[in-house]
Amino acid sequence: MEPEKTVPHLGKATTWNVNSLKVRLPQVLEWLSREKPDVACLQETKMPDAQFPHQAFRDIGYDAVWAGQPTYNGVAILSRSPIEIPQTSMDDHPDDHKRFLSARIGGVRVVNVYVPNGQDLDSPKFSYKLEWLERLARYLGSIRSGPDPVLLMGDFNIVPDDLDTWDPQGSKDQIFHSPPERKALAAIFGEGFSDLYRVLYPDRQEFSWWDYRMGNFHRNRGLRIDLILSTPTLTGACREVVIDRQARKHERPSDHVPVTVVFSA
DNA sequence: ATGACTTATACGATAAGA
Repeated sequence: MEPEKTVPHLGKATTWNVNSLKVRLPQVLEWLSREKPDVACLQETKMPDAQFPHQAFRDIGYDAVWAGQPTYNGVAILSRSPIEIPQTSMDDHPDDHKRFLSARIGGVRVVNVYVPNGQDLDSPKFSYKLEWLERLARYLGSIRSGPDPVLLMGDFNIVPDDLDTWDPQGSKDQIFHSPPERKALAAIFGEGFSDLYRVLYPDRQEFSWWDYRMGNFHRNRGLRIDLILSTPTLTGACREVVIDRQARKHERPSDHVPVTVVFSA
């Protein structure tokens, strides 16, 4: 008789680029206490590891793993249930930028990414972005054959489709919208991952980021770049994806809002 | 309009974000 398979389960998982965890900590604590996701992936913590506020998260029922650095980047995974087998790198190449963190939680391989911005198509940072995405696709291909379903979430800094930008004409072939970036995202879809928001809502337009300048939030001039992807088992169990626009109305908000997926029991 | 806002670093101005 075969051993009974552990049923993977995550009820609710959130991704949020907080744009400085130091500044945003009170908002993050308040949001987590209210919404109670089982897992939360944070990006742009912008703090060295020694300053990570582990105890503040413990106090509200979350354990954490983190990979930070001063000033830039930085990622963390928070969880209400035990965090197993954390990985701070997607391959053997050392990475100066802390943009990747993964852990096994509830029988699911959770992957948190802060994809490089890229700046402009002719910038060296753009080449770095594409190379980083190629490495990510290879990593995803390698874990896809493993036993655990994969939940991939984070700030992708790519607009998947024209429906996901406020200005499809003006942004054509520009950074975040360019064919090479969309091709890199397509390679991840090619590894069996689905964009859960788009699977559930094929025609809906909501944004997860708005520029601080020009009253862009008030005018709803934004982008959907904070994505939740998963392999087929989890995709089939996905019931709802919520982009919490309200969080952008807070005093001193992040320019990104939390995006949450709810899975069926 | 190479802007506009916010952050870190450091205490003024610059780099970076998206």
